[in-house]
Amino acid sequence: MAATESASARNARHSRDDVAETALRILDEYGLPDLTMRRLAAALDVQPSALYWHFPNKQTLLAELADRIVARGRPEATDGLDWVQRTRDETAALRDALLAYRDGAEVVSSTFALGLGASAPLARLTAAVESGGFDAETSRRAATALLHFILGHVSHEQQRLQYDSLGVLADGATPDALDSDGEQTDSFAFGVTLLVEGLAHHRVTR
Amino acid sequence: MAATESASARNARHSRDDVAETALRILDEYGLPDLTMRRLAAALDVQPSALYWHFPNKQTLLAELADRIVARGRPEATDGLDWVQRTRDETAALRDALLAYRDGAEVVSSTFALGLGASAPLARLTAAVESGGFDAETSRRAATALLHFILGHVSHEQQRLQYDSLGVLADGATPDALDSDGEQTDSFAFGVTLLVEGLAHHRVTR
DNA sequence: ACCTGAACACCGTTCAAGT
DNA sequence: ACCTGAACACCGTTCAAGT
Repeated sequence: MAATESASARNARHSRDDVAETALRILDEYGLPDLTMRRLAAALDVQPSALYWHFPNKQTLLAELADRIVARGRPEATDGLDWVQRTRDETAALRDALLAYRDGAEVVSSTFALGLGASAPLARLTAAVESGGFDAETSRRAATALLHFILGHVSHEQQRLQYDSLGVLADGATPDALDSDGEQTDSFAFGVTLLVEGLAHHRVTR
Repeated sequence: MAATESASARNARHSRDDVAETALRILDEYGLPDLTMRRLAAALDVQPSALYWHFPNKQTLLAELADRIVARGRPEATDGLDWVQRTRDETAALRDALLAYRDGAEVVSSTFALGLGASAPLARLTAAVESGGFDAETSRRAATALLHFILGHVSHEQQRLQYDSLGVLADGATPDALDSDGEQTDSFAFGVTLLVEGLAHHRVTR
């Protein structure tokens, strides 16, 4: 609870890295709506204006956070695997990375939509698909489809986590009793399967 | 340019419908970031507090806008078509509906994530898939995957439109020269194809 | 190299009171 | 039934100046 202040330096002079790490902590503890420049400044014992020496604006800060969130989304081993397994591993690793920070998917998808940060996951997914022998254009499109599905699914998932914990879930948000954590994972895997099998079939019929 | 004021009533007394329609006009003309409660009130020649008689908060207003945007997303004829064509038609109609309003995809996806509005497109997509003989759970999951892809793709597309018109496109946002309008449509169709073919193949192997 | 102080131009929301 | 007036508690960003 008091971690936000106690873990940060008491008397100014911060690096760009300090600022980003503190922002990530606020994001994870309080969520994206509470990650304001003023609140971040307070956590660093600094005036809001000081942040603008490190980052030109909030959007750039968020892009940096997106890059950091996504940086840990790498599968353990990729060599020796066929393209299907490689692609599955990449999607699972990315999902885990997004889930590791509160509102992680929203941060990444908002900066991805602007073409700012988070280009790493698209590159990794594209490479995984391309390893199956698909041409560059097809691979990029398939990777984009995978990425949109992942971001949409995990955003949805994290919003529900938040609203569940607040006890303010809207009517019909959880239509049946099957929506446990396991069901979420299966639902995620199912979407990935559709895209991957669609891609495999796409090659066969062409 | 002067349309925002001239088209709205000059002397107060508005209905909930007036408020929503004026909000849609501001959204379409100036975009989501400029759709503020204060600005909406000004366009209606009313104090900001007056809006809270019609809607309990901004989130509810946005959910109403999402429902209206999505309401026009219905294909011309659905009967006599096989499930593949029906599903394709639904996705195309939804895409068109989202593109009809500036930032339409963002409005819909933000309220969809909260489980608030925009349940109609999920229902329509689920029905289209279900017409192929898939069980309810499979259909709902496939429809969710389609919806995530559509919302992600169109959000991306609309952000680019906005940044293009501002001339502030980030480096690498348009990797090659192929990103014309036609390429966007093809890229959209490709993603839908992957999901639909994946679904068809999923039944065959089970 | 990094921060302060002070300001500018905004936000969403509440609530008593008016007609 | 629908709106005003006034306030509360905030925002992101700029910029001259300090050390």
